Amino acid sequence: MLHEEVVGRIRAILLDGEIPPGARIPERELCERLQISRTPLREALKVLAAEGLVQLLPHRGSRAAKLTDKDMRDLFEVCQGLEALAGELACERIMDAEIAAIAAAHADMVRHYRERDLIQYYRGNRAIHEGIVAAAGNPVLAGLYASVTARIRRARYVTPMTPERWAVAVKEHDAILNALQRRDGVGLAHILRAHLRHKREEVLQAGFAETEGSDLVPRIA
Amino acid sequence: MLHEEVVGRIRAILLDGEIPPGARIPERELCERLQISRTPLREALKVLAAEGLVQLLPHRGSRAAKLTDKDMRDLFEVCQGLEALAGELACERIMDAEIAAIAAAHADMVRHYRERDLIQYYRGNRAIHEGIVAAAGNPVLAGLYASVTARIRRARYVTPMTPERWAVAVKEHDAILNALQRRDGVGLAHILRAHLRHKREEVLQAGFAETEGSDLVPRIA
DNA sequence: TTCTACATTTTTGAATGCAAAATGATCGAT
DNA sequence: ATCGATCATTTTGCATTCAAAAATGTAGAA
Repeated sequence: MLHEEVVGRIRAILLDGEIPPGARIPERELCERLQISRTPLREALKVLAAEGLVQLLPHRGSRAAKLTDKDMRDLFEVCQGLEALAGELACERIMDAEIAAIAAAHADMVRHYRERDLIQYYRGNRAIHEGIVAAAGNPVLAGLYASVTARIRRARYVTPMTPERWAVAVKEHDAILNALQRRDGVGLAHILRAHLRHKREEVLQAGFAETEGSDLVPRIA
Repeated sequence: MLHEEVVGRIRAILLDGEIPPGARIPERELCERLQISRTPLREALKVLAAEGLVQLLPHRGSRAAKLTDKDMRDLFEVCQGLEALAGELACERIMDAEIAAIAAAHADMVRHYRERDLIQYYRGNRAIHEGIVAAAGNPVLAGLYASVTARIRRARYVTPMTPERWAVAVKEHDAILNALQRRDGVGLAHILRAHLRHKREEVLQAGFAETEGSDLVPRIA
């Protein structure tokens, strides 16, 4: 198994929440599961630590990173900036075919919204945002975006939505597609920022905070 | 020696250009120099590869990353976005003391400009930009900024400047400080973007391209 | 009983050793 | 002489091993 594959598989395990935030990462177990020895596993963990998905404690092993409210706010803030930038660049560079693809994803997403299928809705949602980033034609940007969204993914695509909020989100997406089709970079950037700001409020209000200190504050009987 | 220290030292070696872009990274030599074995060295190289400073070729070792013109353009583009975001956030959050510190760095920089001391000028320049990013109060943003600037640092702080261009840059910095003092986030974002756009043109025009293919295209006698 | 000091076990972090792959060197053929 | 093939050497990637640090468990004293 190639190095990048090891990193990818552990990343998937973390993103799936199979190892919950704050939990110790069982080296031995992962070694058996991936059929590799500790050396390549530890290399992967160091890389994931650099990405912010894993927290290394010297002589105390590694844990799945736990995000505080502040972390989440910071990540959303940066994500807003990156998406806004991507939107502006995409409007300058996007090809008609790419717009068509995003429009298709949008239609899909709206259909899933009508069917109230949250999982599929989120899938389409993600395809749109990633499509815009891809259309920006900037691999560096795409890389940072991937790294930031990976860290907030659980929050972003797991938070439940009120019917009102969901309707607003769909409306915002209409505006996003519209701005993209008009290649209105500045407008798109603004809409994306607002869209993510709303999402952030939602997530934080839902009290996603992974810092319940459950293993720090002893439970009182 | 701690893991992070190893990463830091190798990063420094790369940023200093001691191992030039495209050159093979001599594992054995670095091991002796840092007095460590291959295991921690290789862990560090994988981390630096994730950061984009090192290029790993499976079964062919690692090389110091070589930036194409496109890479450089992409990096500057993202850097613009990050600094603009930092500027906006900084204007919302910066404390008077921080503004004072940046104003001091600005004064320093202007003095070095008058003395035509490019090295010291760049140092002050960097302090200002980093000060703004720090004032944004977003560690995630600061981290990405550090990673992106590390990759373009050699270009950014090595390119020679024409007297005209230098004067313009200083003027732009006056505007930057002014916007910051007025806490004009939108204005600051615009100035920073323009400032970096100019810098990028400069760097690219200087033909910084690290892709001269000097080891690919044989020299014809 | 509870707290502390000590011994044991486990786990971490790093060095070494080994197999596979790539590089290059030598030799033969054209 | 040049090109290609085969073999030796080097280098890479990983498994294993070893030492040190931390966690755990136990026994003894207050």
